[in-house]
Amino acid sequence: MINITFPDGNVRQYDAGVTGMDIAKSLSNSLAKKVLSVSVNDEVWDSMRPINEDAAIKLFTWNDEEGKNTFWHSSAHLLAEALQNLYPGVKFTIGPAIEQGFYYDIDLPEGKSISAGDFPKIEKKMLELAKRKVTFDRQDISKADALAHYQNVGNEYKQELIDGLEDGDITFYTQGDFVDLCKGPHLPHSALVKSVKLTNVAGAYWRGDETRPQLTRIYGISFPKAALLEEYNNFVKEAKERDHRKLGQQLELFAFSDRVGAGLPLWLPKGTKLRNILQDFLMEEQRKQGYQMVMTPHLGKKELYETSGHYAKYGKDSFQPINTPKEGEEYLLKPMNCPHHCEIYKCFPLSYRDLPLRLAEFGTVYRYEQSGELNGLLRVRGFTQDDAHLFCMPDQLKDEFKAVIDLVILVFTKLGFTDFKAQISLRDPDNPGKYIGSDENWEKAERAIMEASEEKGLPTFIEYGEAAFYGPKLDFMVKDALGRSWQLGTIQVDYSLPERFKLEYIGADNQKHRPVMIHRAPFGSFERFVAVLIENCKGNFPLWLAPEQVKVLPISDKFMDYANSVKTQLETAGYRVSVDGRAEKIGRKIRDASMQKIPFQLIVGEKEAESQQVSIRRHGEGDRGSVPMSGLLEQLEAEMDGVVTA
RNA sequence: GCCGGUGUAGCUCAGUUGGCCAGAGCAGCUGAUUUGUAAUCAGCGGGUCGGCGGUUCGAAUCCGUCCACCGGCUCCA
Repeated sequence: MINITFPDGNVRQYDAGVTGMDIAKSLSNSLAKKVLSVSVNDEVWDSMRPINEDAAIKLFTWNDEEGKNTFWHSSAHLLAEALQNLYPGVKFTIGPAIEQGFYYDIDLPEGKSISAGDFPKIEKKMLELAKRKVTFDRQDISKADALAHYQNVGNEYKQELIDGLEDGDITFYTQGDFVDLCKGPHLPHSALVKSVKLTNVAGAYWRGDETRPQLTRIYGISFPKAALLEEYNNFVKEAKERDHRKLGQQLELFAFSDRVGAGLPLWLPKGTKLRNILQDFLMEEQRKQGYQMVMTPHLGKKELYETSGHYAKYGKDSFQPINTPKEGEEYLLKPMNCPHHCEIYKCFPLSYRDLPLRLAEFGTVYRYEQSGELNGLLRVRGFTQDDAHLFCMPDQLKDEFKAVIDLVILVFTKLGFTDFKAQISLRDPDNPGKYIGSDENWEKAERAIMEASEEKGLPTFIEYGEAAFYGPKLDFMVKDALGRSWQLGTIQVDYSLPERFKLEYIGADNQKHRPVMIHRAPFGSFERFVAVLIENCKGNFPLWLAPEQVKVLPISDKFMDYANSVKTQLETAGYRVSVDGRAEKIGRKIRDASMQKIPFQLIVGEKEAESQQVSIRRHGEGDRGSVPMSGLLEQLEAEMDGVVTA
């Protein structure tokens, strides 16, 4: 007999060799039907795998992340089996579960390709295979046998994977006729997979390395109930409606032009309004915290970037130098504002009494992004950062850093980004050549970030290899409508640039010292921030941000005078307001204002004009009834502090 | 940059296997309508079918190439 400990601390005895599924059945049959996998001492296992020793177990269903992972991983195997059927000669590589579904990377036989048009037949085959209700059988296999198997079938990818595994730690899984190198775990049987949708097909390099073969990656998602697929389809539809590219066009916020160039956004009047309001908001917060605004040009001499290290690092992959026609000097579009700000620092004879020096600029930078990378406002080639550089003494670093964390969180909270993730971006330990600066300085910088975050009680996670080339970062990540994570706010500690630019201040000891630098941008860039903001609020901006806050809709042109007087009163009170004076019916005016997502629509006709009232229609809510101007101003006032909601 | 897909009027989209002057709705313009909580009616204008080259008696449709966009990969100062 062995002791099985449950999550609630209860212990029960079972025969050795009992499976997770047996245990589930002993608790309840209805539970057993839902179990997808189990964890045994915190390791996720097949529910059909025998447990031979005392263990703590948890049962996972569709409601657990582990359960979903198991479900999707098994679905990936069904996808592979279907492809093996339909595309003889296909080579399999890896097929993991991901956040939303799964994928399988395959190498198709010469001359074959798969496109979305092939999905229906693959999906059909997968469901057919699932219905057989076969089990996923686990089998230990020696390294030699595993290699022999894949030499036999001629799959060099699996051989390479096996090369990296320990003998005695290798397992195959078999379902039906399909055998795959896999550490599991898998579902109790295939028929749990009730609906399948392949979502897209893409190229993916083997092992993520662009010098290696490009494989075909097929993405999919699957569900234990058909109704859940419906839900997923609705989510996808909803995401399309939130897409900032669609809303940006519909609400006339920004545009792109082939003639201007890819990745170079044009901000239309309404988008510019929105952006300027965001800028004013941040400028005011920064003023309160002792920042000073500066301005610098959009380009600088090549030597500037040689000093900063940018040129050596990115010069050849960037927009190429611009030459002066007579002197032949080389200038580069600026990829970052920091070199310019370092030069501003040097304009002053600074003492320790002057620090921290906080220089802020809404600086437009230009970076060459590969054509395939461009994406609406999320990834562009010219963008404006809400940049600032804080120059401080080493012992001021942590307090400054913490104040910036507060500022970023203030901004995010105000704009409704509540489910951001704070990522500590460190060096790639396998690729030290990517970075500048001494190990000692990197360690100091990394420690400063971790300590400041911890003292702020900020929950963080670490990503290696995501640091900037000159220093580690604390990045604030927010998801777009499709669930993709984007870096918005960022705070970076930098010991290198002050050294490279030989920045100094006079200390209390009358000696020269080197300052430390913090790079920070709470929004990151206006472009990306606005993109994510649009998707988060679906274009329904809070009143203080709405490019057009109020639209007055007269019932007919008899009431134009009154409508205009309402407009004037609101303008005097500082609101952005216009009148729809077209010879259209009121229903039409409401519709058009609603399509433009105007927060306050004021209907004025005979009744309102006589009683000096307005009939309020709040977008997203409906008719609020008639109130006098004072009542309207109260309602507007009450919403001006509101945060973004969707 | 790589893989796959897409590109027809300002917007959303039709255009069967290549074949009459390339269509619709919305938007726009003109006129009529003076309107009460999500589309008033009528008339009119608008497109080198993404660009260039080719195949063909004939190309929006087939082929090549370039550009842009979409989804990924790689990259990301």
